[in-house]
Amino acid sequence: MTLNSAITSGTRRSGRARWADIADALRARVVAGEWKPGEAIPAESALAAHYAVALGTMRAAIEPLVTQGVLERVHGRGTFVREGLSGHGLERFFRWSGEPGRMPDSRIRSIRRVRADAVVARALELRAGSEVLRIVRHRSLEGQLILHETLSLPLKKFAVLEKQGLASIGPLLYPEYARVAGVTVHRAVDDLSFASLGTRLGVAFGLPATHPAIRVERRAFDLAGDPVEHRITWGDAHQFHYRAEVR
Amino acid sequence: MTLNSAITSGTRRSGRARWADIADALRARVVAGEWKPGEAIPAESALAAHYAVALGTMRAAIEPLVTQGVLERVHGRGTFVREGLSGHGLERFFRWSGEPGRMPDSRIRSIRRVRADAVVARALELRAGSEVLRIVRHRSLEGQLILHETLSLPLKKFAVLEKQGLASIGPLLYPEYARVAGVTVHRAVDDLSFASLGTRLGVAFGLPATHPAIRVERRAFDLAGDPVEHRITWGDAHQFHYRAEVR
DNA sequence: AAGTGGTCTAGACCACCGA
DNA sequence: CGGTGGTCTAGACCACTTA
Repeated sequence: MTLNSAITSGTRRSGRARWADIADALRARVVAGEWKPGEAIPAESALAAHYAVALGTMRAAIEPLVTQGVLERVHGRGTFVREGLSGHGLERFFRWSGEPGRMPDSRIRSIRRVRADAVVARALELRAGSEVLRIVRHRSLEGQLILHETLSLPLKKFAVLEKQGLASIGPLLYPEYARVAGVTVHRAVDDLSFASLGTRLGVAFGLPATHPAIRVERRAFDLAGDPVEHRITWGDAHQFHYRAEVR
Repeated sequence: MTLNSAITSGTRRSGRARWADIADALRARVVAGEWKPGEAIPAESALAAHYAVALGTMRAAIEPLVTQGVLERVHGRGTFVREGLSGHGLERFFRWSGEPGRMPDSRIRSIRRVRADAVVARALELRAGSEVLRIVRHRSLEGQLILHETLSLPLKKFAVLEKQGLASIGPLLYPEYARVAGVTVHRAVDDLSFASLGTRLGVAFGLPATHPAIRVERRAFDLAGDPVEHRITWGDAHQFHYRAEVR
């Protein structure tokens, strides 16, 4: 071994890069709640000293977490734990006749406790028959139903929501999850498909049962990667629009 | 100014970071065709010497081009200009009854020269009435039409394709563009919406004119950012499926 | 063995923010 | 002003690929 190798240069014990190990450690600390969403983590220099690495290595460790949306750098202020999903509501799959900026209003139709069917149990990683909180929600524009949503939430994390009055729940659900239940939604997967509304939903929309519809099935996850929401959203297929960019 | 400042440390004349300027310069050289797709660019050390910066700075300049998909790093071999779009065909929006791995076969129905309508002219940034190459293509599985495609290509870049026989065009178009016309597709934007097939397409699919369909309108761009293809693809809505991930 | 990209260091200065 | 992230340097060693 050369004279300087252990002093000046990186010496990797394992096959893993040091920055990758530190990135994992940081992620774990965020997941463990050591720093809450919205809070700043220690300065890069402090972290570098703590992990006994150079600044550049520390920055390399932070970078993937920024890319993954866990952390957010703000020049001159600090590095912060992100608050959660932003601006990716299911409205983005649909366009309304009016101005694109208009957001539909939200009305909770019911909140009740039900036993999860096989699909929901699988999505939420629960045993079939476990109890979940079932929320039905209508989103409308000028009195016309636009989106029909059926949500299932694991009772374990959302028990407090059941006791909460319906009126006190705001139009944006995820901030509400954070405020009331302390759950941060960090990632979601949407599966889109096509079907007819069917009789039940047809009545709700005031459209024929044969009317074409787009169905969006969403699974949402928290920072730890645990599923925290299953949601099925229906909307008029004629108002469907989505832009996908590929590279 | 401190003694060492101009020697050891970065001195930025403009407000722009040096790595950003070099990134732009590299991109321009790729676009200009100095290194062709599939070829390697000079080694990081050589480029660093050429631009008179440290290795770290040179790597920082290369990074965004890798992220944008212009370049591709291969450890131990070099840094290469990417060949183009890979594995993002429009089939990804649909699922067939059989195994998911099955690719539909491709048949060119017609290639002819037409005048661009307003939509196509706008998409390809041509004057309305300019001539384009119009290709109609069927993609089928077991004799059943699955996707109906109407492509419009700017004649200026694709004139050679017109003289080419229909039989010699392979199932994957983009490699064919590169081989025959020297056009590399680097980025594409897909706009999805819903509509009925209509009489003309209904006949092609062997379905009623009222049958629900998903319509995908694609604009494809080359490395320089110029539009090189406009494509409208139709498929059975019942076979539509798409997964979108949000973070 | 030679050449390439990947990791890491120690230290300097720059740009931005808030008290 | 002091603290934060952002840029940059010069140089060493590590890991992978090819010949």
